[in-house]
Amino acid sequence: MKQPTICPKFEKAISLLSQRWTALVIYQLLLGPQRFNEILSSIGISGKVLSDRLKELEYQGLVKREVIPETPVIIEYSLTEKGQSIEPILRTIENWSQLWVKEESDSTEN
Amino acid sequence: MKQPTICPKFEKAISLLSQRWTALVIYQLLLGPQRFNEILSSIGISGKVLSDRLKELEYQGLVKREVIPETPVIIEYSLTEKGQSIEPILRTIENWSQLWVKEESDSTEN
DNA sequence: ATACTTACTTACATAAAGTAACTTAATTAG
DNA sequence: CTAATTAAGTTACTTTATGTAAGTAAGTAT
Repeated sequence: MKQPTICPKFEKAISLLSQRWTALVIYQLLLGPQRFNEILSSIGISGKVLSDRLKELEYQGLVKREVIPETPVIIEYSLTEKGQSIEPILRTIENWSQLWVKEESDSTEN
Repeated sequence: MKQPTICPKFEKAISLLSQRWTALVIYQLLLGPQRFNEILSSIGISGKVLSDRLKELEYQGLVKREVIPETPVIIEYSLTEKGQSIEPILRTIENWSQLWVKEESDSTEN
């Protein structure tokens, strides 16, 4: 019964990053500020969930939502400093994936 | 319409790691080989999902399930080399969490 | 006036996760 | 010997998360 107990900060980080789509949304925003529909069509997420994720990420301070008063108005999402700070994590995953992930063969062989 | 298209290996890695509990199970196994109930009680996962995750991780080649024929039999889960190779990812997250995650205050203040 | 675009929201359907009880085999307690 | 306990799961059922598709409001284009 002497579990070392997992660090709550680490757990919080994990639960954020292991929500479906969160990492990909951030990854996409690393390419630069983007609008709702751009993110939507760049990854396979649904509008409903993207909307949820962006709100959550904004709430967590990783993403900034900016209303640009051109006509018509443009709504732009971008990473905050905290959001940018996720980059090394994603690069490490990217790296790992190149070394260890086999590409799915989508031929009919089974 | 010229989405650069996300690398399928990276996407596969993300979809593996962003499954709930997967990262924590691996993190726990970094401490050494463990039995089902040890993992179960070290993180807040349910038996059903742990069972699913271990099967998936075994299938993906990250975890090895070993039946040790003592009496009574012991079933031990451990990381393969591929499983171990996830460590840098988790360390990067750990690091990030120390720098950027605020501990939840669980006092009654709101 | 009609149709289209952007940035969403809503209602409903399906999939994933949580809960708790149950199983099987073996072990120990009384 | 019988009852209770442990390990490693599984099963049935509930709740939560995600997906799908249609709808909305404001503005633009034709």
